[in-house]
Amino acid sequence: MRKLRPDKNNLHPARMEAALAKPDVEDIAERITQAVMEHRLPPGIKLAEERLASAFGVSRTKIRQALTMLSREGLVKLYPNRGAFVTSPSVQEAIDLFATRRLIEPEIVRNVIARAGKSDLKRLRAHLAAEADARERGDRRAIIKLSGGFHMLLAEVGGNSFIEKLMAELCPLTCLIISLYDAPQTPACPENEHVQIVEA
Amino acid sequence: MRKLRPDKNNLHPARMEAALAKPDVEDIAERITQAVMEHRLPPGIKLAEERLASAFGVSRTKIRQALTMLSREGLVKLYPNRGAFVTSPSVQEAIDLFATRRLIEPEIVRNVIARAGKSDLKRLRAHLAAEADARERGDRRAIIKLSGGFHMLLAEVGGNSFIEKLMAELCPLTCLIISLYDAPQTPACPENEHVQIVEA
DNA sequence: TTGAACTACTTTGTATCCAAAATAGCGCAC
DNA sequence: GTGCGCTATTTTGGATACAAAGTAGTTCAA
Repeated sequence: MRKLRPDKNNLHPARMEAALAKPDVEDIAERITQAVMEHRLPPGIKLAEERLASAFGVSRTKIRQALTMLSREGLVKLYPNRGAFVTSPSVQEAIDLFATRRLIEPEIVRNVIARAGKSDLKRLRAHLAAEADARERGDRRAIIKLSGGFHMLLAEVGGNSFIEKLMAELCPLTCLIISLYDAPQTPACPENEHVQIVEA
Repeated sequence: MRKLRPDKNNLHPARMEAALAKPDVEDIAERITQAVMEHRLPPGIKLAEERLASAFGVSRTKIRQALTMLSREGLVKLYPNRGAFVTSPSVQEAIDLFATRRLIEPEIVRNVIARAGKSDLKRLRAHLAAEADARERGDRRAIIKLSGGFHMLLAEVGGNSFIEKLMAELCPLTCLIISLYDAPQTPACPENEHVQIVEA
């Protein structure tokens, strides 16, 4: 099987800079998503193309592609001739989102219990350790990132690619909803560790 | 509230032609999706940009946007420097897809039962009538379109926008899987009518 | 002071252009 | 005849340029 795209994940650090100099469309979408999850881009903010283009050091062409992708995911909304804005979920959307998560997360956990091998459990535990550590240090940004990451990791171990993809869309939106309707810091789910003890 | 985008759905027929002359990106993505669902674009086929551009009468720019959208939805796969291809789902993906549908469709039905009003039921029944009619006439293309459309309609009436969006992605993929692994004409779900009798 | 209208500027939408990669076609050796 | 390697052509990737739409800023009138 041919290697279809160069893998940027395991590059020598010295090469990293060059890789970051030419981020591809997915990288850009990913970084915007991260920024939203870390509340650096609040709901409703405008994402001007030129601004992003110079920020990422690319032309508007790639930015537009990234925004098109993100709009299809629902993280940004495109208004013709007016530009792209970070989605500002309505109350109804918040309700729908949590209903959807209530539907799929138990399924994920069921799948994890059924499928998880030793290495999976190891990864989960490692993640929880990192999360506890971040909580200890009070590193707010790391906490947010790791908390979302835990759900994503569960979805990955669950093994259903569609559910995983859905979770990848719902997680950032959850962050937006929290910042909109639930300003005080919510300790999303501290008791998930139990789940693992169950399976272990 | 300002009107943000011209609504092409209720145009005078005489204007329709002009509207079709300049299809926007969503239209293009929609039409490609339809073509996949009607098995006019088989799994694995290459979607050359220039070819689509001349077919739709637009430049490659819009086609590329449409393709990036569809790739994010999972209906097409993009291989760098090689182009876009209609997704050819693996066996694992087929399994995942049906597992996901088994998870969300009962939820949809529950929501429909809980929420459906009179006008919703009317629409559902009208749809079933159209479907029965197409089956009567043996209009294969109409059957496929209406069959998928019924599930979409259910999802819409169900009222959860995320589940609706997910169904909009899973439906075309289901068509691909059927054409790949299940060649003989499968009468997907003839007994759904019962569902409605239940609620009525 | 407020509001409407006009103008200047900014930003988006789309096509076109050029470079880089991949594919196909051909010739040559074995 | 088959397979390898080279060149020519096609196709994609990405930036640029220009037109169209929107936004803001200013002036003038009520």
